[in-house]
Amino acid sequence: MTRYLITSALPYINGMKHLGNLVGSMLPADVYARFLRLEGEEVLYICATDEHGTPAEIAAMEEGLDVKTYCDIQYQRQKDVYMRFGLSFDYFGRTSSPQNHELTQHFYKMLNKNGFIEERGIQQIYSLDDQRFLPDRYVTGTCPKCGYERARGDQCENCASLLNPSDLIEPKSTISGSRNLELRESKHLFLKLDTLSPEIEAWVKTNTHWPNLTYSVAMKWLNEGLQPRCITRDLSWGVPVPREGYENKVFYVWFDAPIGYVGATKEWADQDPANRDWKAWWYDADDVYYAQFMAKDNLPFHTIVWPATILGTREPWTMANYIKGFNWLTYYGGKFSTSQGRGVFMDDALEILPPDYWRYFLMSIAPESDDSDFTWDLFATVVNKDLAGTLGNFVNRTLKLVSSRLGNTIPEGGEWGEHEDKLLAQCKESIQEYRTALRNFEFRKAALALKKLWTHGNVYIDARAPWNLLKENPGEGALVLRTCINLIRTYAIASSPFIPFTSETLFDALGMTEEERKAGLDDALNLRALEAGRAFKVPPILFRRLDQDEIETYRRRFAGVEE
RNA sequence: CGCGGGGUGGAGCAGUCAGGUAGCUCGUCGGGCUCAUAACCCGGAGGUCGUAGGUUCGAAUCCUACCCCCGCAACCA
Repeated sequence: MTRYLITSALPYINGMKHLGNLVGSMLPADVYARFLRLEGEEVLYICATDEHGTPAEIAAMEEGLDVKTYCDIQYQRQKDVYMRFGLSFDYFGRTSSPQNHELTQHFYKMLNKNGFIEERGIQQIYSLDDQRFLPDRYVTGTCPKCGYERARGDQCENCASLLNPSDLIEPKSTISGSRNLELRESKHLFLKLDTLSPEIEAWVKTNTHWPNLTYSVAMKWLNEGLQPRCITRDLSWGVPVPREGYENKVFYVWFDAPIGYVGATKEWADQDPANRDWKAWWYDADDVYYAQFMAKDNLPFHTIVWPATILGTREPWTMANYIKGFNWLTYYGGKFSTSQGRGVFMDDALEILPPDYWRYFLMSIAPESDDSDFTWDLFATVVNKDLAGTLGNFVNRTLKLVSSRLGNTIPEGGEWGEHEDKLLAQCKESIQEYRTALRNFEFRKAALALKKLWTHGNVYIDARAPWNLLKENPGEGALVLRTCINLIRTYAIASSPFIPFTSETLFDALGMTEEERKAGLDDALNLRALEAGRAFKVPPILFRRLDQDEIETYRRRFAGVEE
């Protein structure tokens, strides 16, 4: 039977991630993983922090910590917020782990052995005062073309010219402000993407079923012609390069980051070696279907560079069967920005409202075909309408009605009839839509199908008006209410990939056992699963409404400051 | 002629691959219900599908040209 391996793009270690980072990789991967588990599939969902590189070193320095300590702290902080969002990783690892170091060196050795590595000299800016090489973007100066004073070494933001750091007039380090810079030449290793290009192209072309965005990005790179790509850096924080003359260098972060998917799986296995086999997922694993989730910036690495790395080893490592790429989530038309405090970050979000509000909202506007825009008005509309109005209200009106008229027990009486047949048929159709959408990685459609499923309850209860039936025909009223309570169970099961915490609340309210909670989507359609006589509780309001004043407060709070 | 994504009723989207006189959500207007979080349900109005040509019995869907918005351009998550 097919096993499902799922990975989401590795969040960089430095700093709290925002809602855009969440919706573009980890959240949809989580929904997908939870959905497949609900379908009874065997799933392994792996993620990790991407820890190497200059930004981490600099951030650590600014906080007066050594890099390792800095990363330890950031790792815990990130992991904590992901857990609170309900991201159900089977393992959340780190690219700085010994497992990843070992694997990265292995990949390099195989590539080298097979002739896909070449040595070249490159020139880099060295800052004497910082005592380090500076990546291009850490050098600023005056643009030679437009005179803009804060142009970066890779590009001028003002006139969009592409630059080299040596083009800048009066260049300085953004780290220390030092102008004491010089160009130094040193030897580095390059991965020969050009040689591997035909193989990569052949592989990409077997994947025409990928989303339009993913396939387009891959073909764009291939058509423009691949160049050898540098895989080493003059840094100390990273994976050491096992080669003579490279004692003071490490692999460049993008090289060891995707290997981190494998490394993290090995971390997972090493915690319980008797029962977990990392290699069964990654090596010679024909029965594994591997799905990757990421935002569009990562597509070139996952469609070109990482596959090239694998192909070059001549070993049977698991390659992606499906690559789901997302566009950007914008914030009022612009970018989320840490430095300007613009937009909502994951820790802020949880401070304001529980995770399910965000999970459902973000998936319902997932930037699948184009960039999506976050606005508080839209957020409030979706929360008030779908979560509070449709789902929350149905649960509340049903359970309160039964509780106040008949007590906290599922009522007995009445005969299943044509109304119930119709309701069941509608639910079946919506669940089928939901299932098909998720199997096809169409998250917006899935969210819409889920919402449709929630609507059937309100249509049914309105059509049947049990508040009247209880007076005119108590047995019939009991049937309707019993069916509505069962529908709540249906909702709890089916909605769990999107709103797992709410599902648990509903399971609790219905007094369901651990075993009963494991029901799958087909079983969820049994509207007679919970029988008369069972006790239930009326849970507190599931989702609260957001009013205009509150929205306005948030809008101001997260608007950011102009620099 | 740099590359890619997108242009469908007021807003956000589906439909475009396998052509057959346009669908969903929100908003809006009207009605219903009164169990429920001023929630819920039903109905109406509203679109020459970016522009101009072409193919076809017939095009949002195929072809050609052009316009507009967004992103990227290889040391940015």
